[in-house]
Amino acid sequence: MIRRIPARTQTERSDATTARLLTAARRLFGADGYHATSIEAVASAAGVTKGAAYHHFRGKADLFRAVFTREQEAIADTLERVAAQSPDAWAALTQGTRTFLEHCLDPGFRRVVLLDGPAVLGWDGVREIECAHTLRVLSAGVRAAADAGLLVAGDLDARAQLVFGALCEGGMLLARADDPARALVGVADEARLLLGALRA
Amino acid sequence: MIRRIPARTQTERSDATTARLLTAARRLFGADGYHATSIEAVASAAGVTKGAAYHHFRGKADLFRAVFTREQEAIADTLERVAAQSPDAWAALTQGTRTFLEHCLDPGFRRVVLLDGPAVLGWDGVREIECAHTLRVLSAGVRAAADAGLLVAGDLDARAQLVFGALCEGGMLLARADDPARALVGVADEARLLLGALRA
DNA sequence: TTGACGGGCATACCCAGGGTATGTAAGTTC
DNA sequence: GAACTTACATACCCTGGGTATGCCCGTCAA
Repeated sequence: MIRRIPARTQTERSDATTARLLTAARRLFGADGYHATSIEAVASAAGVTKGAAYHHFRGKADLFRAVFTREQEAIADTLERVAAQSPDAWAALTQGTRTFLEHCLDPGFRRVVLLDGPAVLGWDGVREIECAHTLRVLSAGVRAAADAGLLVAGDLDARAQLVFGALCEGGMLLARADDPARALVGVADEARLLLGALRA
Repeated sequence: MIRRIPARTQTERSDATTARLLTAARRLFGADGYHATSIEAVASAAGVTKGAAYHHFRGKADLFRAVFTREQEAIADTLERVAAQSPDAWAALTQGTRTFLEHCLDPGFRRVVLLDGPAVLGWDGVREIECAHTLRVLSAGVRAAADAGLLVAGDLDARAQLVFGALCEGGMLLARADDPARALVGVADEARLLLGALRA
């Protein structure tokens, strides 16, 4: 009834199934939200059964955590590349905020990372993962700017966190707009204004 | 088995039951979160059965919405009082942020409003309610400051929203601290710094 | 006062869905 | 190639959201 995934070695089979589950989960969680997505639906979309899902993940929340982590890895990776291409620490910050806001145009990203993430994983759970990815890049950017003497003194970690909160809210905000692409410019302007507060 | 609520008139009975349900729901949602709280547990804590809960509320999400709205009313009320007592528009903003952060020290408030709210009601649902309460007060404060010529030009609504996002994140942040009362000062300082960005 | 009506609530039930126990085929190791 | 492990499928349990129904008691008209 279920088409078996062809693979010679076991690790190949395992990896392939895990990948398919993650892909399906990201699609369904992103489209319908955590609550409205059942494990069985994910498994079915991945071409396997619940048993397979529970073999690779401890439960629904664990599967979600994996999807969430992947999203974090992706955005952090993008941001790091943007920062590397920026001429200076300040440009890295401003361009990074714009890149993050653009990323928020993806409804799946918003749903998984901004809406369901905190409720499912708890704030500490989300923060732990974010600290290793998005927040790490942002903090590094803030610290680099501070080292360059561009920022006023203060609690840099708290500062990065507050800015991050503002950005997430901005991401949700522009998604609601009739013309998100145009709203992005306005929100990015306001965000840049806020960042300007931190300049020495 | 279930103690009946003594009340002569029907509206009295109805109001009393609704109030008890809301109180119990706020306690349980706040302590255990939306998902881990069952309707039956809420009803039981209120001294009634599921039937009563479903008589007064359309479902679990509707009950949660009522709790969420009450929280919004409470905080907006407090903020409005603080603003009224402030000598000028700028003091109202800075003192308001501090009051909001203090409010975030309540775990139930954080859980209901900041963590579960968006996931259960959706961002639009949350925003709709917030626009009528907390965000209304904040926007009014920002607009008052703008009218007084204290702020640089820009999209004031987007600005208020971004600041709000930063504050919510700050509220979660200081709750994690070993000494929240002391962390509050630091976060409030950073928030004030961000607000400073908006001064003309 | 009384009888019909409706609101307030309890009880009993349905069923979707998260989680578990167990069976089985295929890969792995000695 | 036999013992063992891994990667699943199948069958099942049970919590919990939601609904259908019936009873009790205010309410209101005659």
